Amino acid sequence: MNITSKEIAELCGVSRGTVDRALNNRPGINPETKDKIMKVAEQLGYRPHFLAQSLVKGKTMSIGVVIFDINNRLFPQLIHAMDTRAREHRYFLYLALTDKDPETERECIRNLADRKVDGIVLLSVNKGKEFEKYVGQFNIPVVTIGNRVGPTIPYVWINDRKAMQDSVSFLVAKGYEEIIYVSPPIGHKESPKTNLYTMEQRLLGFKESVKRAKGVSSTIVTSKDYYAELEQLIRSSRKRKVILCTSDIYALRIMQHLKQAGVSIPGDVGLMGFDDIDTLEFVTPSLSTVSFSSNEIGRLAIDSLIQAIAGEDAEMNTVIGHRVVERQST
Amino acid sequence: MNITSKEIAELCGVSRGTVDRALNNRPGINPETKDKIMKVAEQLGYRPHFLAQSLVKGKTMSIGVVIFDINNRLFPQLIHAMDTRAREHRYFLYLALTDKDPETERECIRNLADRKVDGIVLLSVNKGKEFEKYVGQFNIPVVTIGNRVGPTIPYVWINDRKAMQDSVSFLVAKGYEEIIYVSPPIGHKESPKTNLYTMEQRLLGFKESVKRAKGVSSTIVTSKDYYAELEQLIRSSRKRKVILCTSDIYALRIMQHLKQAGVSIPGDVGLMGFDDIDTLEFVTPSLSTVSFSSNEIGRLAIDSLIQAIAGEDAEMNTVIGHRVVERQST
DNA sequence: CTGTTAGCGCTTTCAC
DNA sequence: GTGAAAGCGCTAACAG
Repeated sequence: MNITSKEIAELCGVSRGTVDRALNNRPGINPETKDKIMKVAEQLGYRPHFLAQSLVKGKTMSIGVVIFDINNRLFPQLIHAMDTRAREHRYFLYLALTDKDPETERECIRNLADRKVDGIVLLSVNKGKEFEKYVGQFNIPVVTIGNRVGPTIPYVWINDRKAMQDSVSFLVAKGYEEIIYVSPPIGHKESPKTNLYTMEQRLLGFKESVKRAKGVSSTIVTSKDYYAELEQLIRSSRKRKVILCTSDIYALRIMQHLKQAGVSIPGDVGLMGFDDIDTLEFVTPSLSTVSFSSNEIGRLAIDSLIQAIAGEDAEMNTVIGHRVVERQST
Repeated sequence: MNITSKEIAELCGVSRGTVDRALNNRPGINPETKDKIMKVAEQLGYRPHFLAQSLVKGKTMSIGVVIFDINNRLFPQLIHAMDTRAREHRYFLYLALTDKDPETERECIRNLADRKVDGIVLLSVNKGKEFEKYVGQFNIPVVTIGNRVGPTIPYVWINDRKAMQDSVSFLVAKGYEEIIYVSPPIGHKESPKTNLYTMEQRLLGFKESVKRAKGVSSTIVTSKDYYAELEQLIRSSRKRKVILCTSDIYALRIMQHLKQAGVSIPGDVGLMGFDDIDTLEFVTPSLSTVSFSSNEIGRLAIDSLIQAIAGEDAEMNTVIGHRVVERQST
């Protein structure tokens, strides 16, 4: 249906080799011949057949993006950043959303490998040595974001642990005496095999800094049904209290709940989130949180991946900055 | 690097034709031969080379998704729905975000055509006969969502016009006497060539129903800087007023603004949005709006497209339901 | 400078 | 039932 290099060759009375030399301006061709070929190609609207090209070159100029969490508000920005960056390098993105299902995730990775993507950006629910090996078997460069998978796979993200430490420092400096840390279970199908790297790092950071902080007590709430527990905690003592959440989403839910219960924020209790999702623009009181650039993460992930694809060894650990943002809720 | 059907053939002492018959269970092969081939293939972890397959079959099992608006909150759900549905049919999605740039959009469509995607889902900023022709030239099935491009291209969406009429009816029934319709310009690079189909439809619906409604006055605000205009309008008369927005985002911005200005909602003025984005979960007072399922749109868009790919002629006009949702803000 | 040949990995047609 | 050969559209290596 479409015009081929063979047809151009025939029309110009030359061989396909020559046509190829013209089209891909390779050396060793008479300028006049080249001119003529180019003109004919132009006129006929010739476009090289991408698949044929990929097949012979062993490069598809495609990158697979495998992400488990669509609800995460980082998602749009992240995708946007990656897409833009990738296209700047003439790559296209294959998208695969795994809905937090480990099996789907593996399947997607395999399918992308079948499609010979040049590289994969992975935000995974799977973890462990065995999975690391699984990912490795395809001999395709992979870059992870969010959840680390293993030491052999490049990783781009913030330092969650440090970020949570900074949050605690901030709250302590504000004079809070008790910190209620809210970190509910996340996935639909939680299991010991679920990759919760970022959440673990944040928790780690919290525990460390709370231990160091003199005179600050803390409680960790992990139940799925955290409202009830919170209400009790809030009334339990006279200390100045703050609720610190591992994610803005929880903070917002809690905010709604407390408002309805007539609890004043930050008067009766402080509230702080994490991620600085753009929804925050619309809530009152405005929410203190930890901010970082998903744009930057997306861009750097693609950059690292392209580097790896080029055969250069990529940075194993790219850490981008974060900052505690003080707003009305604390 | 990877095992090929040729190698399997050699190992089994048969021809590639026979291997092919076994692998794709085509008829005309001795069960025993087949068994043996399958076992060897299994053992060696044989996976067919997708590109080679695509090249010869002329099908890539890929769908391009070209979307201009990443900020639109429908985006994640829409993408998610399409991705899921596509993968159910063994298709993968190529994603291309165009940032509302008409040139980028065209470029992306062309590139996807080069990559021989089997079909394209399009939410476009371009419009007009010429663009319709541009899209048509590639001989690739296309399904549009949101903005209609032309009568020759299938379209999946809600009936915006009717939805806006329903909104007005709802507000009139609630006793509002003046409706302030807020429909600011949208794109970065607005131009007469920008496709604003949905917005036009909504406006059309508004005008029609306001004309029909006796004793209801209306104002249409389209300036970029709508706050100032609104404040004046709100104080202008004694009538019961409501602000009707073409999108939840505007409604939320206005809500923030009015709150700060000490205007009570719905006491001093009613407020209504459109789209029912999930951010609404977190705002007080809760926002009345028009709701519809982006999931359904995504799923149906993919279904239509796959139908078109299969050569059946797809439904030109798939309309999904909407409903007015009454909440606290009116 | 240009043509020829071989090959990427798979499918398909036609003999045997 | 099975094998041989041709072809998808392109690139690359080697002659001439």
